[in-house]
Order: sequence, then structure tokens, then C-alpha cells
Amino acid sequence: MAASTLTEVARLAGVSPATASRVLNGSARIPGKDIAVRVRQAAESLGYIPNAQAQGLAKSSSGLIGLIVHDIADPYFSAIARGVQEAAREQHKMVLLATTEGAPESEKEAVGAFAARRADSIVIAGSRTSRVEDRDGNAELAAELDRYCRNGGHVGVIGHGIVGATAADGYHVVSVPNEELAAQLATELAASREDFVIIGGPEGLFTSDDRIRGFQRGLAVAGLPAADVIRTDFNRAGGFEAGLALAARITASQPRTETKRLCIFAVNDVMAIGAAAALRSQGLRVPRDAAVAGFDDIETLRDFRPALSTVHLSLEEIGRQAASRAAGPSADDAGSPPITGQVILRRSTEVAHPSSAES
Amino acid sequence: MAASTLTEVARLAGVSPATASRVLNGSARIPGKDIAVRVRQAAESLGYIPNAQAQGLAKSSSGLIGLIVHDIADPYFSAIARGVQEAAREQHKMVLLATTEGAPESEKEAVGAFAARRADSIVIAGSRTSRVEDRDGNAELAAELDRYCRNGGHVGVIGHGIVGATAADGYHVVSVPNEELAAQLATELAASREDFVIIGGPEGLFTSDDRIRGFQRGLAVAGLPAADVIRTDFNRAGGFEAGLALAARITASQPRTETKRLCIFAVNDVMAIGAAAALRSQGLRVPRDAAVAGFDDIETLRDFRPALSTVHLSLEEIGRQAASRAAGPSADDAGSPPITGQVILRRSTEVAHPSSAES
DNA sequence: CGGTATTGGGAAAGCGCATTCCCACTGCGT
DNA sequence: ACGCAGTGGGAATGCGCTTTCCCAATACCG
Repeated sequence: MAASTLTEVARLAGVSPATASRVLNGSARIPGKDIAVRVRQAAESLGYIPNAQAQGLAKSSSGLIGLIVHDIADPYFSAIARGVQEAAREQHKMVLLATTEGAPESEKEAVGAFAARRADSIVIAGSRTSRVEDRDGNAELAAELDRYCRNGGHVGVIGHGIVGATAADGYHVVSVPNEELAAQLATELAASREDFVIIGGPEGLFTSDDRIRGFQRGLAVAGLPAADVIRTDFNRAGGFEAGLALAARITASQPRTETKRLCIFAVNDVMAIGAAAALRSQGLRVPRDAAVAGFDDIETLRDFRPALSTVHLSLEEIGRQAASRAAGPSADDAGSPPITGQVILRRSTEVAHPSSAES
Repeated sequence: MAASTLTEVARLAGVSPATASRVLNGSARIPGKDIAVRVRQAAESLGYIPNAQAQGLAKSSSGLIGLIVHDIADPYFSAIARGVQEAAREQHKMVLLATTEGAPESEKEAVGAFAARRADSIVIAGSRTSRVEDRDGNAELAAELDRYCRNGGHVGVIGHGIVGATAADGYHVVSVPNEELAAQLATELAASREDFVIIGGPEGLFTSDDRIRGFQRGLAVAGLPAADVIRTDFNRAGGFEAGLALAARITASQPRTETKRLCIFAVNDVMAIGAAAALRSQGLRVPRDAAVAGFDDIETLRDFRPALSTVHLSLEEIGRQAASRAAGPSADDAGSPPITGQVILRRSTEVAHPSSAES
């Protein structure tokens, strides 16, 4: 038994499909009161549900907003997803999800799928890259997005714009002041004049590179030498691996009293957590033996001990803004405030308490 | 400039729309080699993207799978979402997301929206409830789902079936052995013969109630008295609140040496984390002053210290199964193994080390 | 070599709805 | 009383595609 159609409803109500359409879905023309009631009753008794596909075809707009993330289970992305979802609800649209593991080819594919579904707008989260091996992929992605925009689509990119995308209109980027915030973090951390080391993602990842650059700048401003940079995977495992290497370095430079404490800045929270776990696994303590700081202020990680110093980013707001900017030429574009963040110093970077130092 | 259509492609290639359709989208009939090439070239040069809405209309199937969760940013749900997403990818479908905060009315609404979009299947995650105030909502939800199924839809429910849903075919539930696993957890924890207390969600939440019941049963089997149950919200804040109350209870019963240590079982990990945080905020230590156990084994929480004893659930697999079961009458239904879990005892419930006890 | 399968392409009929016309009817002005 | 704008409803067209159904051309059979 297939779902009932508008025509059936119309027949039951004894009116034409046109009239039924007018009463059931918002139209400029509102039929007479009594007839409206009849139609509504008929629809109710038939359990009529409008076919959104047909509506979309007729009106050429789908009420869909596409969201592209690396991995929906990653708290960073799921927080953004929540924001997008909220914006979607406000716009009376639904969100269509695509996960890509960050590969430009999959992203291109996802954009194509969204375009096929005639999504009204597309939000792309996840770090853009400038890696050589991604060049072709990025170019194709840019081309696909370009076509999508030319066909009337709107896209909101989080972080950096797509490399090579022409600044078509309908193309908005919500930029995150990664560099500035990282610099700020470095400034605040620099007060303790420790040895700094940065755990970064693979070279070419904009988010990672920006944060590294900012942190180095902050250090420089404070008159400190540039920090070593360890390149690793942009996830917990990468942080863990780097942490292991650093643990060895720390242990080797015994006795500790002769060297300054190491302060580790991981370019995101999950990497920082990984690094901290690695240190602990080697018998080292945070912040006693090393300070650790992250970036993002992931909500689920706030109960981590020692509490992680980090840079707070309102991921949800970022997602929401990307979605509402892309929504259309409403006043939103100018109205929404730029994204900001705040350095949050917690226990993981506290300077060793003199009295608690080993006697 | 609107996207180009199949007809345009056909005209450019000098063939009929029918032929173009046959070559560009999988059809039973495959046109001649040379003609296929021509059509493909034309499509390429025009940047043709099939209109999925029109396809859906014509084929009456959308390639969409709807996912309903309480909150996509909750790690529990995002893990499930990942599984669903994977299954969707295998089925060459896309997932449509809806978040409902767990309100049956919103869920009903979401089902309606999915039905309107002619989603091929719907996956509902999130605890079902039997609360009185939700009775009407549940009934409506059940009716809506029923209608959806009758119209050929397939639904996969995670955990308990919807209250009042008739067992239409196309209706699958992936059941999670919450009760058994909780009982097992209790059994293993019972060895230490402590005082037990359970932090549960609001009464009527199946997931919560099942876990409570199972835990009590495990306790009973071990010959221990039933544990007190504190009812609170099914989230971190609820756990924190309950933790605060318990901290007061623990502190009041000083000196500790006279009473057994308290073992707190929170019905999910985030509540457990909240409780642990509350205890710590009151100067209590886990596991020294109280043991804490959770449920779910949320990935992001694995680095929590002290490591949380819990019951591992492969959320991703659960999501995947729900999606593939609902996918269709393929052999999957019988083929997929039932969901299992494992009790994992970690540091948070370790028995106090005799030597580390206060002398 | 005639006749019947078989192949390969096109014409046309929808899929379910929105919407533009068009038409019958009412109420108003002068 | 006539013509006018205005109102409320229906017929018909098209959104972009799939899919019968149909027809011509080829292949194959005895």
C-alpha cells in the first residue's frame, strides 16, 4: 500500500488537486474556509504525507542542507554538526550527512551527491590542506564546488577556503582565528619560560599549520626561541606517539632539576590527551614533569585530569554560523559576529608548586 | 544558470532522453558501445549531474536513510551515527539526520519528515521510555512509524522497540543486552562486598531501567542486598548532582574505616564521569574513597583518570546493524550476530591497596 | 530464402506536486 | 441595468527522470 497522494486527497474532498495543494501547503492563494476544512479532513483520514521529492522537483528546492565532516564520531565534528543541525532546524531544513576521512576526492564526491539531491546549501568542516599529493584532489573539489555555486548553490566552509576555489558568490567561509589564538596561548604560557615543543599534524594541514605558526610567533614575541615541531597524525594516536618520543627525551635529560620543564603544545585537544597518556604510560606526571596544552576545548574532554589548558572554541557556534551564512543572502552574513576563542589555562600547565617539588 | 538536464545531454549526443538515461544510470538495457561513449562525453562536457529528486520520484525510492538521535554531539549517539553512516555508504545511500532531544513528539515529527522525503529506511537511536507523560507521544510515534512501515518503509530501532508499535514487517529492533551485562558487572563488582548504590536516569527510561534491574539482579545472585537507587538526569549534570549527594553521605559516615567503601554504578559513562567529578570536587578520591563504574565504554572517555570501569558496547556496530537490518530483506537479518558487550574493570573500581591505605 | 527471434533505439506515459492560466461567479459603482 | 474588478475554483502544463511499449533493423533457424 503506497502512501496516498494529493490527487487522492483531492478526490476524497471533492475538489481539484490544485485546490488541495493550495490548502495543504502554503500558497499565496488561500481557498475558502469550508473547503479548506474538507480538504484537511480528507488528508487526515487518508494519512496523507506530501511527497517532498515531488515538491522539490516542482519548486526546485529541496529543503536539504549538506554537511561534510571527516568523522562524525570525532567530538570536534559532532559539536559542529550540532550547530549545523540547530541552524537547519531554524531554517526548516534537514541535514544530509557525509563523512570523508578528509580525503579531497571523497569530499568532491560528497559535493556531487549533494548537488544531485539539489541541497540548498553545503557546509564543509574539517581542515583544508595544501599538501602536494592533495593538489589534484583539491582542484577537482574546487571545480565541483564552483559548479555547484554556479548552479545556485551556497556553500559555507569552516576554517580556510578551499584551495583554488574562485570567489563565486554563494561561497562563504567562516574563518577561525587559529593563528591569533595560538599566539595568545603561547604568550600566556611563555611567562614560565620553559622549553617548548609543538606536536603538530602533517605538514600542509591549514588548521595545524596556522596554530603552529601562531604559537611560534607568540614565543618569538616573548623573546623565546622557536619550539621544536614534531609532525604526526592529527589524532589521539599521533599525539600518543609523539608523547612517547618526548617522554624518552625527558627521561634522558635527568636529573630534571638541571633542565627546564618541557611544555608541550599539541595542536588539538585529542592529540594533547594522547600525548599526556603517553607521558603517563612512561611514568611521567603532568604537570610536574611536563606541561601539556591543547586546542579546541572539547566538551567531553573537560573532565580529563589534569584539566587540560587549551583554547576554547565555540564549535557549535561555528557550525551554526556556517550553516546560516550559507543559508542565503539574509542579513545574517553581516549580522553574525566573527568567531572568537579564549585561552583557558588549567591544571595541565600549572607551574610546579615549590612546596610540592621533590625535596 | 541552472544545472543541465538529461534531455540536454541527450540532444547534445544526438540521442533520445531514454537512451541517455540508460547509459548514464544503471539500466537493465545497455546501449551500444559507441553511443554510450557519445552520451558520456556529452554529459561530461555539460557537467551533467542527475537530479536525484526526479530520479527518486520516477523510481519511488530516494537513496536516503533517516537517523534519529537525541543529540548528535553526545558521544554515545555520534558513535552510533558513525556506524549508520558506514552502513549507508555500503548501501550507496546518504544519511539524513534529525535530533530530537528524546521527545517522542519530535521523534514523530522526524519520522514524518523522513516519510515525506521517502527515506528508504529509518534508524531510531536513543532510549525509549514508558513514562506516563510520554504515553500519548509514544502512541503517536508508534502510529506514525506504523504508517511509514505500511507504506513500505523499514525501520531499525536501537534498544527497545517503540511502545505500542505493532510488529509490522519492516520493523526491526537491534536489542542490546543491557540487563544481562549490568548483571554481569554487578557480579564482578560484588566480589569486593562493598556498599552499592546506583545512579539511574529518570524512571521509565528503558535503557536506564534495564541496567538498574540487571545490576540489582547481579547483586541479589551474589547474596547482597539491593542497592539504593538515585534517580537523576541521564547526563553528566545528573551524574554530578547525584555524586554531590553521595559525597555528602560518604563524608558524613566518617571515619571511613568503620564503613565499607561505597561502590557507585552509574547507568552510563557520562553520568559516571559526572559523579566522579562531583566526588573529586568534594575532596574525595576515586577509587580510594569510593568506587565508580559506568556503562557504554565511550571512546573519548577512555583517557579519563582513574580509568573508568564500565561495560563495553560496540556502539558503532550497533548503529551499523540497525541500518543494515533495516536495509532490506537481505540475508543480513539472520546473518548479523546479536549484540554483545564485555565488562571491563579498570582502575576506578580497584579495591583499595592494603599498603596504600592510610596507616 | 522466408520467417521468426532478438537486438537497439525512440516515443510517450507517468511519478506527485506547484503553478500559470483561464473561467464562472459575485459585489460594486455609476 | 450594465460593465468592471475582484474572488475562488479547476484544467493543464511542466519539473527531470525512468520505464514500459513499440518499431526498425539485424541475426538466426530450418
